[in-house]
Amino acid sequence: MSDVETRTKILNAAQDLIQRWGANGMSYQHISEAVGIRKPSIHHYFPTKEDLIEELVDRYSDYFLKMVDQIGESQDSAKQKLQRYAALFEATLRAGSQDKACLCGMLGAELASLGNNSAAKIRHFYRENEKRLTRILEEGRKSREFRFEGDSGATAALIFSLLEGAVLIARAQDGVKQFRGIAQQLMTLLKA
Amino acid sequence: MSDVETRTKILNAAQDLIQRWGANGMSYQHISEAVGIRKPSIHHYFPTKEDLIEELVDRYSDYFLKMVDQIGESQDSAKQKLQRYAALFEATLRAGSQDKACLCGMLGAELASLGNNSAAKIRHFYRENEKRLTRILEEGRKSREFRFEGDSGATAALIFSLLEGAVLIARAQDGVKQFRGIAQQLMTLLKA
DNA sequence: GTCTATAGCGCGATAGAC
DNA sequence: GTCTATCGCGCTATAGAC
Repeated sequence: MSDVETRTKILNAAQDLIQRWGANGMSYQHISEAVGIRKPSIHHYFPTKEDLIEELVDRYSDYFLKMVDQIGESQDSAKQKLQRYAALFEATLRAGSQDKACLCGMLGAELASLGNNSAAKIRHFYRENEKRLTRILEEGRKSREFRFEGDSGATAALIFSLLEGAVLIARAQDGVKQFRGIAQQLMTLLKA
Repeated sequence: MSDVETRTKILNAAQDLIQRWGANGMSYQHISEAVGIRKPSIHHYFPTKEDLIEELVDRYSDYFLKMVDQIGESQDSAKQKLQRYAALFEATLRAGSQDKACLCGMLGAELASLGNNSAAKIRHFYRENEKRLTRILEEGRKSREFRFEGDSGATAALIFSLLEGAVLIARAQDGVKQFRGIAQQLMTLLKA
């Protein structure tokens, strides 16, 4: 097997484990079992657990923000853009057979036990999401698709916290069904 | 020291640790250092970690829901009630010197690694909060303090996920300041 | 009720053969 | 690049003296 394939398999397994169990609930042993490789071989690719988490956050952040950019640059209406943005979180929730949280939402909860580099990358993810959401909101306000009072930046922060929270809380209750109800109600509150 | 005092000190220390580090980041060793008691003495009060977490969730849930009930039964307007409800989360965030998450929000993220009893108690906490929020929202709608379309239950679920998420996310960014901005924007969206 | 001592395990990480 | 073997630590939990 090529380096790249094994590396990717390790990253995939680690991400899945963190999204379900958290970083402190994920171990090299668990990855080893999921990938079918011995524990020390993982250290060949990722010397320390912190190395692994940093690269995971980078990969996740790049991918997610790229999807958000695709939405932002599309010809969709602002309302459609926001719906597609919420759908990114819904897709995370129901990826695979088990409910998964957003990688950066989960790691945000465990932020205190992470290294400084990972923490900075997670903050970057939050900031960039809020920036892009702000743009969508302002566009929708201008086109009169959204009708809300107050600061669009604060509303973006609200929506981001809402979606991250909804994914975490929905896993304990009715899962995707509950998430959809909340996302729909969000659109209603924005008068979309 | 009386049994009750030591017991309470252990519970307080454990709660503080979980709210900052998560359940998987909290250990009997850490509690031991915070309380000034040896590790095995903690097992005298709480034989297993699962026992400890169960009692913690019970205590937290009882206390928090009692506060919510006080708000619900008060003579305040619905708008004031919702503001006071959000302030409960804000108070959690800035309790002590370090930013703390809601105990049940943090444990919700780690739900997969908890025992069934604890998980059930956490779900109960979520459900009861949403119930009480629904009542406040319906009251405010009737009095025309709130003006929103759609289901009040879905809006309650939205607000609860929002506040839980906001507490978790705010810890990584601007803390209380950010939380306040979001809470204020929520009131605006409800036209309160 | 609190202690010392320790069992037994899983963890992250390293050494070194192949 | 992957393996076996192993180190050293922190964890939950128990035994038993005081």
